[in-house]
Amino acid sequence: MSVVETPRARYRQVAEELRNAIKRGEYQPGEMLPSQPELARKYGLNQTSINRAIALLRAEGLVRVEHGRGAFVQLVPTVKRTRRVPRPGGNGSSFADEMRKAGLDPRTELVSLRTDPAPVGVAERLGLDEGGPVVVRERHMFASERPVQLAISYIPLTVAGSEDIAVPDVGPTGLYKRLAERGYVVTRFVEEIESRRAHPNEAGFLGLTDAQQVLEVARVVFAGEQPVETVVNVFPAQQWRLSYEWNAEGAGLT
Amino acid sequence: MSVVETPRARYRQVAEELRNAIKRGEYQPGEMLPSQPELARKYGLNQTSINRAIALLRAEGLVRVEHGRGAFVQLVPTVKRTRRVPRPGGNGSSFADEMRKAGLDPRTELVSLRTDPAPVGVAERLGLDEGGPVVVRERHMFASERPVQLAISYIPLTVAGSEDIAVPDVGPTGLYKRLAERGYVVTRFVEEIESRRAHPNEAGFLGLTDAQQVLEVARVVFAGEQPVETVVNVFPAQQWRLSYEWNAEGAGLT
DNA sequence: TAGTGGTCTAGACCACTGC
DNA sequence: CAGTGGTCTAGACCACTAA
Repeated sequence: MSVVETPRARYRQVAEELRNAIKRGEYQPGEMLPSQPELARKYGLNQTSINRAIALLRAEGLVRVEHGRGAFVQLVPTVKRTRRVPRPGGNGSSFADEMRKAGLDPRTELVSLRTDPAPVGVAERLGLDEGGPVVVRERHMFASERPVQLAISYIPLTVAGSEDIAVPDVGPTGLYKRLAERGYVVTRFVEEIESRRAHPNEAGFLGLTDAQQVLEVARVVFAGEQPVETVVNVFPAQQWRLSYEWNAEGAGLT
Repeated sequence: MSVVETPRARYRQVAEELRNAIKRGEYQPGEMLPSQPELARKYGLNQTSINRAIALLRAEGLVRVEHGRGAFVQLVPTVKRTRRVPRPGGNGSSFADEMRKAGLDPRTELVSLRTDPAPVGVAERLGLDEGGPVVVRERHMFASERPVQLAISYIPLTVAGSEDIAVPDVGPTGLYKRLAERGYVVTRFVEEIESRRAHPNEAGFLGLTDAQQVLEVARVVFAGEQPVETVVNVFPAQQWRLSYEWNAEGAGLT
């Protein structure tokens, strides 16, 4: 009934040793691990077993493998994302601000801006009929030129008026100001966090194996009872820490 | 440079087919998959390859393998955990309440109540010197007798006075009331969410492979500037959705 | 005991990279 | 081209479960 893996398996031991060597700094970030045949010789194992060991490290995000080149120690800068309620001073928590605070150089790339029929989940969150028109804004985010985040925003066309609501590219504050001008004053946020495997296209952009996990944060923005926007953010799970802060008001928690 | 796995590998295809069969309900939750030799025959593959395919499904949490018995389709009831700010009415979001709302039968088991020196991370969050005495309360949570969550609470002994602060076993509301009686009125919460591999002991209790991910939610509870409690919650990542809600106050987000 | 899953080998072949 | 990683086989042996 015990589901815990006995760590006696040789390939697990190898993974363990490599893991420790990396943590001790014997292999530096960016550096290449010894090749699989070489490790096989060193540990007296078959290449197949070595391959298995390295698969573990890949799934953990500790190592990044480039086919035909080698296995490289992954630099894993943990990034933090904070939501404060109420906000201490104005719009303190945009992506760009947080990256700069962490000493990283932020860049956002607008991948696509279009009007599309709403996919199922989105329609549901926005209270639309499936296929109802939504303005879709898709962005890729980089920190010091490393891809770190992916965001897709959906706004019902009836709320947005037109795609121009997001042109020229605006930060969220700008967007919500424009929504307010159209009579939709933002009053409430809901964020749902989910952990799942990366989709192939996400894995491609974020440089992950499809065995790796991402955090999906789906936010719905309300103006009164009316959902006016939903944003799906996708983060490599190993590289982020999400943080929420709020004040007590007769609180009780578990 | 493409890091996306080509899905041509036979073992990936097998995993894909089994995944679909499970989603179509061809294999029901709790049911056993065909044995590995049998699948090997069916797909014209070696058992080794089948084993690899099933390893993928394990890591996804879709299948639970019991050594010597077989591979069983895992029931994955997604559970939701919500934090509302401000709370709509009193203490609406305890573990027990949320489980009942989801139609599940909650049970909490007090595993251990003791006074210990504070571990590094805990001391840091509580603003203590490492090793400073803390009251440790460790709980296991079940939903309809399935282990679903794990919680360890740490309170500085100077704040708690004694272990009795948590005896008889109290819900959080009760705990915070007792803290208030001791002059610590809770005013602020911070929660940090992190995704990581399960530790062996966690994997044991939660019934996971150590390849599977958990969500760790570390909460710090403040009375003014004084941290009075920190709680570490651990959830099987695949089985939970975390949710946060708050009101806008001149908001701006990314 | 027979049936289940987990590991390992020795060797093969393929795919990709970079010279 | 040589060197890298990825997949697959045929067969072996081990560990665990249930009868």
